[in-house]
Amino acid sequence: MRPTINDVAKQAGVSIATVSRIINGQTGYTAETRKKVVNVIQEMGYIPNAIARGLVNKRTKTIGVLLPSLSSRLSAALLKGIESSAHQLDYSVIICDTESDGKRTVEYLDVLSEKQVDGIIITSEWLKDVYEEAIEAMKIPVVLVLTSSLHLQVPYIKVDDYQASYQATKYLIEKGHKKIGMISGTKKDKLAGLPRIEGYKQALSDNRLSVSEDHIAYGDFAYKSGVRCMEELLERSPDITAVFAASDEMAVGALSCAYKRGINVPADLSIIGYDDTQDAEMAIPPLTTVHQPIYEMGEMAVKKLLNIKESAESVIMPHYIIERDSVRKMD
Amino acid sequence: MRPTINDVAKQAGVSIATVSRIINGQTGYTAETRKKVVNVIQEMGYIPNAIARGLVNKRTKTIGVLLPSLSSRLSAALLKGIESSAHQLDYSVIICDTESDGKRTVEYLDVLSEKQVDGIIITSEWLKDVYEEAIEAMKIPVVLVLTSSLHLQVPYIKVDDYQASYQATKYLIEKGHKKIGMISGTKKDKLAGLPRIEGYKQALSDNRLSVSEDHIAYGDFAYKSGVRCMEELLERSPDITAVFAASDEMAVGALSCAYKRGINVPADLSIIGYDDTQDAEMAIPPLTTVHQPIYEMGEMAVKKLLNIKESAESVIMPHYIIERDSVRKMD
DNA sequence: CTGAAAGCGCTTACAG
DNA sequence: CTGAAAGCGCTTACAG
Repeated sequence: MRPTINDVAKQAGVSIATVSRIINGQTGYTAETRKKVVNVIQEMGYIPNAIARGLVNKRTKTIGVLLPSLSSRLSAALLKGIESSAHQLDYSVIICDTESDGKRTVEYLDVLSEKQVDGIIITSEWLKDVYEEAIEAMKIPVVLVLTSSLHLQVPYIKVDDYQASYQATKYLIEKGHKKIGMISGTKKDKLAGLPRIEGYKQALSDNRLSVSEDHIAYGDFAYKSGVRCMEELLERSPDITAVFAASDEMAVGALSCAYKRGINVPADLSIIGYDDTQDAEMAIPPLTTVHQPIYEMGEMAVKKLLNIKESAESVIMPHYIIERDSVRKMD
Repeated sequence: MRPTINDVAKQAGVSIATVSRIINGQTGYTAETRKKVVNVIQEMGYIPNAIARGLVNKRTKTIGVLLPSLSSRLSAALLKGIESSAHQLDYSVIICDTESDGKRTVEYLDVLSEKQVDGIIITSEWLKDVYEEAIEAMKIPVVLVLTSSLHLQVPYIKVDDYQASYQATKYLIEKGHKKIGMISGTKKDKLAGLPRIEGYKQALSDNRLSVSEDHIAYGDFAYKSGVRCMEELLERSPDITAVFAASDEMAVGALSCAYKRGINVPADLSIIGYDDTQDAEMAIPPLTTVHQPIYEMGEMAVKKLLNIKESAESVIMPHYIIERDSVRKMD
């Protein structure tokens, strides 16, 4: 058995109240008793029980994070920002891989609630009505990252997807491209999906380029859907000279598809991605993409959740295009 | 305030003992009282407090995972396997990004200990003596993944790195390559580093090929070090026709370096990786690599940790070479 | 079948 | 400066 506060109190010949004060750095003891107690703690290898503490303090110093997919680099970068910031503030993080599954999401919300987490970060997931109810019922602070909520009064941290997408498309137009395809996320996703499509379309029509559904293929943000979408696009509209992909992973999928077919990027086809994860840096050729400050958003999410410094208001983070080698200027 | 077991007991007109029995599915109550209590629970939206439970049960239903780097695909895949398996068994997982830093590692070990986790999984990190002491002192079940320990009597789950590396090198030899370079992890890593170098050297000398330190470059398993190492190799030994990289990320780095220099893979240079993460699949060209069953190792780690089914013994997992398009047969 | 009570390991007024 | 005691929200013998 691990020693408890009782054991050290007994051993040191003081009360547990005194031990408690000492380990919590409060006042109310002589240097001498402090020394005595600290020694006993060392000797016995006493470690306070955070569970017991949590019960009385009503704070567990842990937060939960809901992610739609643990394995993407987007999630990983976000998670790294969250974990780093949490650790710095002395919080632990419990991860929940929802796999974009409704049932799992609700299960996790319950578990986190039972485990009395001090807050929950929900990432990149379009919130269904069911979750929204569950979230309201929990009465636990929540912040959203890479997503937002229509009904819920909850702070979110994200980029302006519409604007970012508009600019990515405009970038291609300025490079002289006129037939521009888009590899989109799913239409149903009203947050990461729809606005990016709208931004793309608007940029096109603002520049008097024709908007055609034939130029849009619908994926799910993951690699495989990227290669499939590129194939569809090539089939339906072989005349396109550039493609805007709504995620780096899909952009890399497009790259793979092009490579397989002997299409040279950027000579024959230009591709711009979205996210600026490490996938973009590692791609061949290195991918020009829309940078989202993902790691920073993760950090900010926990600060906001724990009310450190920042206000409880939502924030739109800055984005920008980072130029690498996957887009060519047309002559 | 959230309702407690006291509130529902009062409301239902029974004792908290009865409520406890009912929510824990024990016996000792009539169907009628059960119904009454369940109704009250529904009405009040009562959720049991896992912290209070943990205090009395001495089980928190949560495990901790130490990772050297949250952002690699290797960690992500492992984590996904761990999380999936844990969730299935009704456990939560706390993540700890050690960043390969000793101080952080010790901090995390302390925190996990305080939070009374039921077990700890330590991944891909060469264990220093300090940690080993800390681990022994904790008296919490531990299992190692992708690593092992010289002193500690703790089960581990990994591949035979020496063998795998030997076979990867042999594979290149069988394809007709005679000048084979290696991009290694750090020499200091006695587990993921050294054995892979040894396997490579042994395969070479078993096939009467010369072993030269000039043919080895030392990275740190990450992408950037892969490109740097490839550059070094090209400089030192421009005559090599094939490279074995000790991680997929470094292999992709090598690919990038080759691309930048106009060296065609596999026509001019063959590359084989290690891990078989999604990086290998997404690479251009798709990367031939040594497959480690990473996700499965994650799953197995939690089962072993929680003593479900498997024994407490270490296990060497099978590996194999998965052929894609980055290695050419020499004529 | 059911409840009173002790106890899990802490923190925190309160009293001295 | 220090300690006895209550209480956090549960579970679990024990008694009836």
